Amino acid sequence: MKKFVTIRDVANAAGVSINTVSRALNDKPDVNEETKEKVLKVARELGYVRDATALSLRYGLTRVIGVIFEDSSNPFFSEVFKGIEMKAREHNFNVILMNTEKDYDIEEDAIKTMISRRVDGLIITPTQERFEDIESLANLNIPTIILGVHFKELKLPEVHTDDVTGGFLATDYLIKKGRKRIVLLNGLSYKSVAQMRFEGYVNALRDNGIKYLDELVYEIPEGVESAYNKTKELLLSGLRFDGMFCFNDIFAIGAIEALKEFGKRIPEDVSVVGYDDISYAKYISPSLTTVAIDKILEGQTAFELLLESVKSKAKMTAKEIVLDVKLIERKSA
Amino acid sequence: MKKFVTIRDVANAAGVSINTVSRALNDKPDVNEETKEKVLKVARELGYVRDATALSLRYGLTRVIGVIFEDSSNPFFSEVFKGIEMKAREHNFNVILMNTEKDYDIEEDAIKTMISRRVDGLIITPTQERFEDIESLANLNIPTIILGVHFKELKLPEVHTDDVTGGFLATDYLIKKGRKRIVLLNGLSYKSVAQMRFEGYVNALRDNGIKYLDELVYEIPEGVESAYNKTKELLLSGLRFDGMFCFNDIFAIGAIEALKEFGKRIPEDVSVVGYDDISYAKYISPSLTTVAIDKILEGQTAFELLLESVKSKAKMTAKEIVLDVKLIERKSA
DNA sequence: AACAGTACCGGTAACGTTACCAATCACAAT
DNA sequence: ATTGTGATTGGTAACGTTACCGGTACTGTT
Repeated sequence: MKKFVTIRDVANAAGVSINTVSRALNDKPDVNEETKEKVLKVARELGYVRDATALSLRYGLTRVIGVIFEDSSNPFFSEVFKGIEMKAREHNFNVILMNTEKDYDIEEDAIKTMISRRVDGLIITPTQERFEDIESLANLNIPTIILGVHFKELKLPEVHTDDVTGGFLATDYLIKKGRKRIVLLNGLSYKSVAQMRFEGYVNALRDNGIKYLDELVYEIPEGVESAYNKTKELLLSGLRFDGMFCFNDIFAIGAIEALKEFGKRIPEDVSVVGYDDISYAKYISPSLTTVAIDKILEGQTAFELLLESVKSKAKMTAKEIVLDVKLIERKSA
Repeated sequence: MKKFVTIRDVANAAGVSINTVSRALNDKPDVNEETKEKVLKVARELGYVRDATALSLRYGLTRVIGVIFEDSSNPFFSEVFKGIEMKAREHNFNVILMNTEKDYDIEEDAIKTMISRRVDGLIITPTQERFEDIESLANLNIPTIILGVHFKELKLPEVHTDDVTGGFLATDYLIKKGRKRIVLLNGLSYKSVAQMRFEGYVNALRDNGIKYLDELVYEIPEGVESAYNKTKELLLSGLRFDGMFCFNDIFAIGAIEALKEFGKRIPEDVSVVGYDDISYAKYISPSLTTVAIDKILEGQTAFELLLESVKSKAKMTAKEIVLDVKLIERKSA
């Protein structure tokens, strides 16, 4: 039923061999100008479209890259993806996108699928729980970029943001605004990103001569609810604090929700700084002071680095591209 | 350099023919149990992974579907995509995602690419400017689902939400809250979605005996800024209004921003209702009353309808699946 | 001993494409 | 007339896989 026009159909219709059609179509030499025009005309009339699956088999190259995210509906990832897709299109690549839902087994499966699809390269944000699946990619020498995460254990190219500086900027800013007891609402500590932001937090305290207190640092799982609940718990416990540095804007939104519920004024009673600068950060109330990262750029950079790796015949090596971050001052701190 | 283990490598290593390997791998009969186990063992040791590109060529089926959106970073689309990807994975399909950036030429190009990739099916949200490109899909009889849009001109399966009812619910709610002069901040009218919401708006006014006024209805392009600017313009012009029904939550966010800037209290001075219930709708201030649609479900439904079309050998026919909407009451109205 | 039936295995073609080589032809140079 | 040269064309194999068919060897039945 679904039936496509092949090079053979064109050849028959034009009364030449498939070789001549191929040459005409690919603008190769060794084909008479008249013949060529005739072939192109026939091809157009018949609605011929080159079969990419055949080319993939022929050349062992698919011009497809795989992207594996935790959750592509997360506004952070969806913007990064946009950057990737943009650059990919520019270079005539297509992108297969898969979600892991933060599940290692699904991640492993997704990687197998990508290998089976013979993608020319892969951009992945690993769950960081385990990493044998990613090692298998390295062994097969499938060009791979680790995105948004620093992976000590693997010698692979990485693109991520300067989160130590990000953590520093946020904390330092809060301190400069006179805050002394700053809660860090961090992500789970097995994540390198959480570790880096923590490091920035500690650095800022040290540089400003403020004592680090364990009772102000919390690690919570992803999600608005999670941050909302933890903040509520802290408020109920009677913990004193006048500043909050949140692992991401989603956490900040949850925290602000809870703070408001307890009648805390923001930023007067508690100043809040987020991270990521998701597009809604400026529209929540109060508008969110946050550490901005250029997500589109991060995606574009990842693709370009991947392309480099795809083109080069060399073995992959560790390479770290660290993107700048900057603090966006708004009303919440 | 990038070199995969083929069925032939496995055959050599196991000392059998490629046919036997194929049978063993595919759990086909006519292969001795011992041989089979040996083959499977060798395949495992060698790290054999089936080459999907070869299968695609062999069977003329790729188990890949294409998704073409205006902008996958839009939270509406990114959630719909999640629903699609979820169901696709369940059925061992993969998804290629492309963005058109609302440009007809890019859309046309994306469709060509998808045809060239020999996708088994396509889910698309057309720009609605023109539609010859989509007709070409219909002619090739590539299973296609139109998503989120009603396309009078084409006889293709569609999945969208009940936007006439949505428009009615929003407007009726504002009226019931005592609002008399309700601005409709609509999307551009060539879009079927905008037409439908407009229809709902008009119906609600009529049913409540309120006169329709042209001076309260505006059509603006996408984007927060767009809504922010138009609202500011209306306020500066001195137009009186006590309610706003916004085409989507993004518009509502922009409108609220402008209203606040002019010292309008929400909902006391102006009540605002949005559309889509994007995940941040509840966290902006005041939390947004909006018409909710189940975006994940919309994606899942689209995939399932597509799958039906892929499996059936019949020609595609018009078929409309209309999903329910509901009003979510929060603080902005 | 002869035959049929069955279990197992391998050879080949095909999917659509292009690279490589060989063939043909016209024409010019010897 | 012969040879060489260049322009143009076609034949074939190969990418990895599986369907189809044909073969071999063993079993059991007569």
